[in-house]
Amino acid sequence: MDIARRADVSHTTVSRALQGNLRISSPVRMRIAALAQEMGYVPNAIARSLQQQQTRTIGVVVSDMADPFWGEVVKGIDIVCDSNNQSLLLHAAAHNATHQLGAMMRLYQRRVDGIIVVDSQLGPEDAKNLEALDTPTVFINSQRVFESATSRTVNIDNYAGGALAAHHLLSLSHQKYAYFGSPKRPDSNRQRSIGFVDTLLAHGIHTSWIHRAEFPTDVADIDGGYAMATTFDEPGVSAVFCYNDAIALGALAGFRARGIAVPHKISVVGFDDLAIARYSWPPLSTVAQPKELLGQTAMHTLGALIDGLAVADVILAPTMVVRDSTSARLKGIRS
Amino acid sequence: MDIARRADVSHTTVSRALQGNLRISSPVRMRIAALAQEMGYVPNAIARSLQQQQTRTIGVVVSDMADPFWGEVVKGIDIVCDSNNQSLLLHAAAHNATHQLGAMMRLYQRRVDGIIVVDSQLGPEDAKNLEALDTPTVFINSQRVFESATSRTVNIDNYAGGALAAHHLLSLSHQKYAYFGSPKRPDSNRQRSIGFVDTLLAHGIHTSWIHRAEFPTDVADIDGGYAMATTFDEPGVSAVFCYNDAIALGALAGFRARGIAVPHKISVVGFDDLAIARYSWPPLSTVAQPKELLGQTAMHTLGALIDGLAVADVILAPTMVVRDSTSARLKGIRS
DNA sequence: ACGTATTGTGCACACGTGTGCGCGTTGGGA
DNA sequence: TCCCAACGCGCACACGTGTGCACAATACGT
Repeated sequence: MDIARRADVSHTTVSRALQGNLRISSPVRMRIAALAQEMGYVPNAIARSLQQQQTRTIGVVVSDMADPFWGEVVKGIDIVCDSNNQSLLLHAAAHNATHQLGAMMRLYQRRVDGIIVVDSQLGPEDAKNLEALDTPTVFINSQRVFESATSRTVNIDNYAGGALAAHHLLSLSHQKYAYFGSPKRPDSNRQRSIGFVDTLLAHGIHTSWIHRAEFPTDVADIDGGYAMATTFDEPGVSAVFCYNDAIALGALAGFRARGIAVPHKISVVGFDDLAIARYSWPPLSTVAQPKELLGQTAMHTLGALIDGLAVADVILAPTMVVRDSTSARLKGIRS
Repeated sequence: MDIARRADVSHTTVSRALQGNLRISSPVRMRIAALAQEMGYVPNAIARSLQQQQTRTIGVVVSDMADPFWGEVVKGIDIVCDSNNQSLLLHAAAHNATHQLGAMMRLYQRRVDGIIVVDSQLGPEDAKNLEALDTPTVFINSQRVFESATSRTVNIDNYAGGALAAHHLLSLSHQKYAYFGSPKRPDSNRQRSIGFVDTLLAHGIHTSWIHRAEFPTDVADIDGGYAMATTFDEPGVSAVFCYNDAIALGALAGFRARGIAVPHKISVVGFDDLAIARYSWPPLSTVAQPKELLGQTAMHTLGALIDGLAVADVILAPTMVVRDSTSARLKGIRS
C-alpha cells in the first residue's frame, strides 16, 4: 500500500488506523487519516470481500428490467440495501426457470451474500441446483415449490386480492362477471381467480354467470387484455376482474375500441396498482400491492437468513383502491 | 483449493486446466473437468477480480429505480452487459449532484470497470472529484459540463425533438401554442423549448402566440402537468408541447377535468414515448426517444473507453410518433 | 533496580485466482 | 550414449485487505 510507505508504517497499521482501532496511537491515526484524505484513498472493496468472505452485495433477478411493477419492488430493495451499506447486483432473466437459474449462477460466481428472485418460475426439479449454490435466497411473488433451510418467500395474498375485487363488485350489485386471466403465471393466476370466484359463489352468484377468458402465452399482457376485450362475447356481463393492471389497461382500450363505455356499461378492476393506474382513462379501480414494502420485507427476511436468524415466509395483504373504472350496474337498462 | 487435493495436482494446474490451457495434458484436463463438474465448483469471481484488476462489472447510477423511462434504458445496458459477461451494479441516487457523486464513490470502492450515469446533475465544480476516481464514465442524457479523457456523453438531440413536435403541430395548422416545461432539468428543458420555438418562429408564428408554463421544482412531473393544464388560461391556444410524457399525461388528465376535449379543442404532444403512451386516453402523440438504444450505445461507448479506444460523444435522433392526442385545428369554431 | 503489565507496531499468514519462470521427465536426433 | 528440445507440471509471488500473535518499548508497582 502506497499510503503505508508515505506514512512510514506498515500496511497493517494503516488498515487498523482507518478502522479507528484504539490500539493505534492517536497521533499516528491522525497522520494516516490526513494522508488518506490527501491521496484520495478509497479502500478496495474487492480485496476486503475476499478476505472477509462476504461481499455486502445482494443479487436480484428480475424477469424484465423495464417492467414498472418490478421497478417499484426493486426500489424497495434498494432503500434497505442503501441503509445497510450494501450494493445491488441486478440481472435480468427471461421468464423461465433455465434463465433464472443461470442468472443465479452468475450471481453466485460473484459471491453475493444473498439473492432475491422476483416472479420465480423455479419448480421442485430445481431444488437441488438451488441447494448446490447454498446462498440465502428470498423469492418474491413466487410459488413456494419446496422447503429449504436457506430460502424463504415473500408473497402477496393473491386469494385475498381476488376476494377483495369480488366484494367491491358485489357491493355495486353486479350480477354477471368475467375474469381475464394470464396464462404465464399459473399459480398466482389460479389463486386470484379462485379468491374471486369463491367469494362470488358465497354471495349467491351462479357459476354460469362467471365467465373466464385467457389468451395465448406468447402475447404481452396488455395486448392480451386488448384482445380479450375486443373478442369478448358474453351478453349481460357488466363487471370484469383482470389478473393485473396491464391486462386491465389493455381491456380499457379494447372496450373503448368497441364503443363499450367503462364504467357505464362494464366495470373493470385491475390488480397491482401501477403508478399509471391513476392516470388511465378512466382511472382504474384496482387491487393494490404494497410494492416497495414487498421489496423491503424481502430484504429484511434475507438479512435474517444471512445472519442465521429464524424467519418465516411472509404473506402481505393487498388493499382495494376504488377509482372510476367501476360503478353500480344500471338496473333496468339493457346492455 | 479443495479440488486440487482431490485431483492430486497443484491449484496452478487446476486453474490452467479449467481455462483449457494446452500446456496441460488432456487426461489431466479431463480428470479435473470431471471433478469440477462433480463437486459443483464455481470459480470465485471476487478472487479473480482482485488478481486481474478488473471486475467485469459496470456501475449504473439512476435517479429513481421505479422510473419507467430509465427502466428501458437500463434494459438496453443490461442486454449488452449480458452478452459481454459483465454484471450490472445498480445504485439509486436522488436527483442532485451530491448523492450522485456519493453513488459513484461507492461504485468506485467496488472497483467497477466503468460507470454509466443517467440524467446526471453534475456541474463543472465536480470535475476534479470525477477525475479523482479515474474510472471510465458515460453520461446518458446529461449536460456535457466539462471535457475529460475518461468520460463521454450519449444524449438525445433535444433541440431536434422540439423541432419535430413543432413541425407536426404546424402541419395541423395550429396558430397559438404553449410549452409545458420542467424546471428540474434546466438544460434539456431549454433545448427542447428552443427547438420548438425556433421552428415555430421560422414558420411565421408570432412570439406572442407562444406561451410557456412551468411548475415548482418540488412537484412530480405528472402532477405538474395536471396543475398546468387546470390553471392554464391562454385563450386561443390549441396546441401544447410538453417537456415529457409524464407531464403530458398529467395534462391530459387536467384538461379532461376541465372538460376540455383532447384533441378536438386542444392538441397535446409529449416527449419520451413511454410504454404507457400508447394506452393513455387519447393515445399520446409524442417525440420518441430510442431508450434501449440509448443504453446500448452508452455501453458500447463505455466499452471503447475501457479498452482505450477513441470514441466521440454521441447524439441520437428522436422520432415523431403520431397517435390520437393531436388533430388539425378546427377552423371557424371558437374555442 | 528489577520484574511485570501495558501499550504500540510489525510479521506473517489468509482469502482464491492467475502467471512467469524454473525444474524434472521424456523423447528424439546425432 | 549423450545432449538438447519439448513437454507437463509446480513453486512462488502478486492482487489489497484484515487479524492473531509476537515483539519491542515504555510505564508502573514493589
